[in-house]
This record gives sequence, C-alpha cells and structure tokens, in this order.
Amino acid sequence: MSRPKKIDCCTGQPATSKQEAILAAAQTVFLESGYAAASMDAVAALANVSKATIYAHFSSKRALFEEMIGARCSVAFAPLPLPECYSDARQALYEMAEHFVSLLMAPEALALHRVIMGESPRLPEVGEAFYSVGPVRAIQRLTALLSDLARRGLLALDEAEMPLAIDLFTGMLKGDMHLRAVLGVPPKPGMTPQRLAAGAADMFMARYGVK
Amino acid sequence: MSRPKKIDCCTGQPATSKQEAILAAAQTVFLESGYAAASMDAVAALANVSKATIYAHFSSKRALFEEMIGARCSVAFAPLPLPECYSDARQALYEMAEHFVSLLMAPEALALHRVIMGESPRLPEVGEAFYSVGPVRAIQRLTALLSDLARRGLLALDEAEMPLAIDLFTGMLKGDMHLRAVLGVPPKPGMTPQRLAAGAADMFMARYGVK
DNA sequence: GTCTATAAAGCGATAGAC
DNA sequence: GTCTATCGCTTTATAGAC
Repeated sequence: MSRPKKIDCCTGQPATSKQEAILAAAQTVFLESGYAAASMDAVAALANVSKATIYAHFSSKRALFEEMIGARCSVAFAPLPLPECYSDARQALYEMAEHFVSLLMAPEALALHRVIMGESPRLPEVGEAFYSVGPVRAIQRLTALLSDLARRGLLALDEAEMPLAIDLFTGMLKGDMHLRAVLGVPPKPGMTPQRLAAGAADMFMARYGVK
Repeated sequence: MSRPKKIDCCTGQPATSKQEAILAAAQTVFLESGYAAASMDAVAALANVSKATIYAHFSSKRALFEEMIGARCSVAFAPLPLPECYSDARQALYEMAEHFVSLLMAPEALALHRVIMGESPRLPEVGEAFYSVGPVRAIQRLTALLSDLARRGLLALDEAEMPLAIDLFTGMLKGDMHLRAVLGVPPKPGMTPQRLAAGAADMFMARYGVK
C-alpha cells in the first residue's frame, strides 16, 4: 500500500516536490551560466539534492535544460492582452506596443533570449520551441488586433500586407533598446519603452492609418 | 644574429604565421560550438599546432576568444556604403536598408550574433566591443544620411527626433526575419530582404517624408 | 617557438546501499 | 526516491626537451 500523495509534513516547503526544486535550480544555473558552462553539480547544490536524484527525474543534462526552457517560456511569454480601447487605432496600437516592449525587456526574458540564441545551433528544437511560444503567439495576437481594426475601417491595411506590416511593427519594438539590454550596454539616454512604443505607433499610423 | 623575418620557405602557406592560423581556427571552433563548449584541443587540431603553441601566443582561452571576436567584428561589420542616389529619399533609404539587411543576414554575422549574445553576461567587454563596431557604426552612417536628406528638404525630420527615428528604422530591418535566422527557424514564405527593405523604406517615408 | 607528455581539476553519468 | 561514492573521460594549462 503506497501513500496516496507524497506529503513532506515537516520541512519548510512541504508543497514543492524535489522535481520542482530541481527545475527551479536549473533555471537559475542555466540562465546565469549558459548551457555548456553550467554544471549538474551546481544545480544539485542549489536544489539541495544529490546529483543522482536529478538523474532519477531527468534523463540527462540536455533533457533537464529542455524541460526548463519549455517551462520558463510558458510563463515568461504570457499571451499579450488585447487593448481595452478599440475605438482609437493609434491608442490600441500604443497599448499593445507598450505591453510587448515590457515583456521583451523583462530580465528573465532577456536571459532566456541570450541562452537560447547562444545554444540554438546545437539544440534546434529549443530554438523552434522558443519561437513558437514567444514570437509566434505575439504575432497571432497582433494579427487579430490589426485585422479587427482594418475590418472596422480604422486601418487601411488588407490581409495580403498583414505579415509584412506586423514584422515591421514588432521589429520597431524590438530594436536597439532590446539589443543593448541583451548585450549589457547601458540604455540610450532619454529612451524609454513608452517613447519607443509611441514612436512605433505613430510610424505605423502614418503608413496604415486612414487618411 | 636573428633572422630579420620569419620566412617559412617550403610550406604551402608561407605568408600566414601560426598566430594567424590559430586565430582562424579559433574563429571556426568558437563560432560553431560557442565559447564554453569549444576546446583548446579542437582549436589546436584545426590550426595544426600543439596546444602549447597556442598558449605561447595567447595567455588563456578567454584571451584567445576576445582577440578572435575583435578581429572578426572588424571585418564582418564593414562600414555601410552611403547610397549613390541622393535625389530620391525613398530610393536612398531603400538602398541603405537593403545593404543593412544583407550585412545582418550573412551567416558569419549570424554566428557572431549568437555567440556574443550567449556569452555577454560573462564577458561584458565583448558585448560592448561588438556593439561599438557593429550597431554604433551603422547608426552613425544612417544618421549621416538622414541628416543630409533632412538638410536638403527631402525628409521632414529634425535633429531631436533623429535617434528615435533611426532606432525604429533599424529595428524594422532587424525584425522577425533576422530572429528566425538566428534561431534556425525557416524563413517566412515570401519574405525577402528586398521586400523587408522596401516595406521599411515605405513606412519611414510615410512618417517622415515631405508631403 | 614549437613540440610531447602530463599535471590537476571538473565534468556527466552511474552503481549500490538504504 | 534519495543518498554517498566513484568511474571514466575531457578540460585548461604547464613543464621540459629541442
């Protein structure tokens, strides 16, 4: 007769299993050191388990890394909320843009970006998984918004030019500011996510706004 | 009496020193494997020298990496040529944009991008050096072009909004297409550097072109 | 300067007790 | 499931001969 649930009744953190502790430690270690430079010893020490315990839950270092990346991408790239104000296209674009920039510039998103970029040639599935849950979802959300605005006559934008328009829009939002942040270069003085979002919305409206 | 110049008279490649061979091998190995996963043995084997010879020329693995990055950045980021056609602002922007995109999408530039992004938290100087010889120079060139076009009345753009305008422009050119390429995701069907450059030039002209 | 040989340490992964 | 202990291999870096 096995216990129906593992209940660690006396430790300070009874609800978190060892598997969760390992994943949390892996996140810290991998995002700080990169995949190759990270060691399973470091993960084990941070998770307060032995190395053998890690291998009881994850078949290899690579498997642990991939699980961790998948878990982090799910929470780091929460779906973009559609804006509240729909009557003003410029305002709707601005709201979405600002939210998009703040997602991109979050420290955890930056760390994910760095590690995945660095390792994508050796781990192609990781790069594709990242792209699928990050950029792809953001693009879908933006497509929904822009289609809606166009259908209501608030944007002069037909379906055929939608993919290009969205690439240009997201590109403006993930420009120099994001690159500096990823590289550790101090941000350009006077540049803020709000200014960037406003500039991108203005540029987009100048091109696709109704006259 | 020491020989005035080291002349290896009988090998197939007399002009290239061992130091150059080591740097070339380091480039291949580091850009393929990333910094941490690359080994000095692999560099030595590819350069056809012993590991001890490497350490006679470079004090450590890290020093070799930094030298290699500096050397590659200098050649990978050749200065953007200013466009020939100056009378048509849209055409000038397009030419510069297309050149910029092709620089970004070159396989070697992509590999540099990946490795430097992945390692920038541990090697901040590398990230800053990359930014200084890559994006900074491109921004300077674009500033020169845009200032010139504005001075001649071909763009409605004053100095104050120049930094933002340039960030938006370069962002459009380094958007989804570049991200896909870095991550190894196949390019979006129908998207080409030319279409992207044209879209960015059109968007920019809609916002900053003279009416 | 360049080599062979090796030191010294760290790595991923596993065996076996409990 | 979890631990301790260890295997077998690779790593960066150096010593010493030439």
